[in-house]
Amino acid sequence: MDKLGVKTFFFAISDYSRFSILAALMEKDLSVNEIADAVETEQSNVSHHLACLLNCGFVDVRREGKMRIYSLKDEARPIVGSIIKHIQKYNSEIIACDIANKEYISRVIK
Amino acid sequence: MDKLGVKTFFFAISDYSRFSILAALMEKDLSVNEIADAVETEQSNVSHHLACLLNCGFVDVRREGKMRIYSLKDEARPIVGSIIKHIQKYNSEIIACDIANKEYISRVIK
DNA sequence: ATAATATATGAATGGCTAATCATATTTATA
DNA sequence: TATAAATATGATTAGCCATTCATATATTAT
Repeated sequence: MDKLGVKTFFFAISDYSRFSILAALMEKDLSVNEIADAVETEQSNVSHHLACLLNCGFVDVRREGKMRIYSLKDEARPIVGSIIKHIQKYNSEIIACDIANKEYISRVIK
Repeated sequence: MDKLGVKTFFFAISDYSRFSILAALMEKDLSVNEIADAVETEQSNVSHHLACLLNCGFVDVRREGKMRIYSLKDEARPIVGSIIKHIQKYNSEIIACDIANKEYISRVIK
């Protein structure tokens, strides 16, 4: 397994904001501000994330008037789809992980 | 989409060491020290990761003599498998992301 | 050409957490 | 039961990076 590939893949997709952007783009193409609304964060932050997702080959851009419209790449669709499907299916099991939610935190925070 | 579910899922699976552990367990069940060898990190670190993966429902344990043998849960198999498959297939595109590899770093580090 | 809208970029910071070191616990064997 | 082997747990630290604020650039309309 290629370490750089694995790390880069997860770097790009595993941030909640970035994954939410991809999930939002599963539905339809969106402008930056539409994404900011959908994901409930600042425009500036969305732009930073989009630059990453663009570089990582997850999305495409086109211009429409004064807006830049982002779309999910076809190759990214199955990944995002399958992950969403899995999380929906195993949500309760996943949530039951108290390390990610409490233990680790409390171990660190004390 | 459930925010906690998404975050927890990625928290658990997106760390390189933890994902490597899951990948190693795709092949065969392993003891803690065998995992440490396979993943090339310290035993203590592996134990920390295993505690997380166990809590998150990715792996099971059983005792054999003085060793604890970890195995990949059946439900986790398709996820790990599909992600490995994807990374192998799109490795070059993913690696081409210069944000994850250089730009972001240089932006931050200056 | 100027103003307004949309988006991108730069710099700084604080929180999160993987790795490490040290130590405790558990099990097996002599 | 004392020792060794295997694993787990605790505490600390240093680095990564998402977010924020401030500002720059680009496009359209007046």
